[in-house]
Parts: sequence; C-alpha cells; structure tokens
Amino acid sequence: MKIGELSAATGVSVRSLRYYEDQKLLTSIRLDNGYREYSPLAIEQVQTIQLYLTLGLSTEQISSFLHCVLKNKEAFCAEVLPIYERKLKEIDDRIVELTQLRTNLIDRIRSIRDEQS
Amino acid sequence: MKIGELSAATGVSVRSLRYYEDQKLLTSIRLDNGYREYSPLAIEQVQTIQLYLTLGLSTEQISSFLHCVLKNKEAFCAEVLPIYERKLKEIDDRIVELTQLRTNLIDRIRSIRDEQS
DNA sequence: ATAAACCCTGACATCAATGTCAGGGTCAAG
DNA sequence: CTTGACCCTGACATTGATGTCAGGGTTTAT
Repeated sequence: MKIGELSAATGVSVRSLRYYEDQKLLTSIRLDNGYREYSPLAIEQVQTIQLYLTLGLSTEQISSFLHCVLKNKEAFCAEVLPIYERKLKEIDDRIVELTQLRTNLIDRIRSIRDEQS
Repeated sequence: MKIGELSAATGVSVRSLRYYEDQKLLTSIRLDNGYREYSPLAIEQVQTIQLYLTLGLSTEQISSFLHCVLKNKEAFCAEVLPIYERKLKEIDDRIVELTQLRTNLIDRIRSIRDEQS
C-alpha cells in the first residue's frame, strides 16, 4: 500500500503519515523507486496512533509504549498506566485553572451588567 | 521612570514591557539618549494589562478596549462585554472538551486496573 | 509520448508571549 | 578614565502537529 492509499484509508494526511514515521510511530519499507510501501496492518496502526493523539498524548509519549500496545493488550504494557495518570493530572489541573478563570469572568460580566442596569 | 524601574515596580520583565509597547498597549516618550521614559501612571497601566492577560485575553483584544478602560470604569466600555462573553464561551467549550477527555482516560485507567487484578 | 496524478525531500509557516543573545551606546561612581 | 549597570534594536528560540510550497522524479492512462 502506498502512502496515498493509507491516507485515504485512514483519513490522516500524507504529511502526518510522514511525520509519524519521523517520530518513529510508523514504519515502511522503500520500493526501488523510493516510494514508501505499507503493510495492511498499517491501517490499524495509524488508527491506534490517532486514538492516542486524541487522548492528548504527545508523539513522544506514544512512541514510548506503542511498540508494546501493538502486540499486547494495553493492560500488559506497564508504560501505559503512568502516562495515563500523568495526563489525567494535567487535565485536572487545567480544568481547575479554567474553572477559576470562568468564575472570575462571570463575576466581572455580572458586575458590568449590574452597573449598567 | 526608566524601563528597568518600571519592570522592578511591576514585576514584569523589560522584554515584556517593550513588547506591550510594540502591541500598542503602553506608551513612553523618548529621552535625548533614546531611553524610554514612563509616567508614574504606567505602573497602574501595566498592572491593568497583566490583569487582562491573566484573564486569558490576547494583546490584540486588550488593545481594543484598553484606551477606554484606562479612562473609565469597565462598565462604560462597550467593547469589553462582548469580549468577555466570547472568552467565557471559549473556556466553557474547552472545559467540556477536557471533561470528556477526562472521562475517557478514567475509563481506560479503570479497565487496565480491572484486567490486572 | 504526453499529461495527470502520484511520490520524494526539505523548508518555512502557524500561535503568542516571553526568554535570550549579540552588538553596541550611555551613564554614574570611583 | 574605567568599570559595571543600564539602555537600545534586531533576531532567533520556544511548543508541536500539521499545512503548504518548491523543485524534482515516477507512474499510469490515453
């Protein structure tokens, strides 16, 4: 499968597929003409990468456990849990931050409205 | 007041003060030697800028109403409210997004823990 | 054989406030 | 007069996945 086909099959841009390879998330062999050739398994692999990206993980984090997850169930990859937990803490912290901002903004909006009425 | 003094008085770096001027948030006059000279009012002005930055507004947004806010109370500046409301919506959207991500992560963490026990 | 559709690499742009460095002028105290 | 502490401008770096373009080779269908 050539890169354009993999892109069509996954909805991921050609640019991104090359980037994933750069980041060691995806491998391909090269044909004599220099074109990348992908195994059919690459489709599932790309979908897995996308899944982790939408979870907010970085390519670096993904690369640290992807080799394992592609062979086993997540639960058997010891690297996954700590990364999930770190990410969860990041998200919780960020939600707290945004919530405080939100409260502050709402107060200020109310003040303006009150002064105008 | 020279830029270093303003920086000391506000806790804002010299680099940032120059940037604010670039972005039309702050003005200064120039002495014969090319140095910036600030009025004592600049201290309060910088603190006001900082306040809006911590609310998550961009320098561009701030510059759109700062001239008004420095002269009047916020409530009399018609430009402020719509910007606050837009920002509030952004924050709410982001909180929803993060909350979904959070739920997803928690589910995955639980699955892993369940499978291991 | 030619054109369209693919593929390749390398590089710059995005967002935005701030850090940092280089190269150079100014001022104040000893 | 020298040294250290300021000040100036201009420019590159940061973050990170992706878009986009240039310049050039390959393949495929007509």
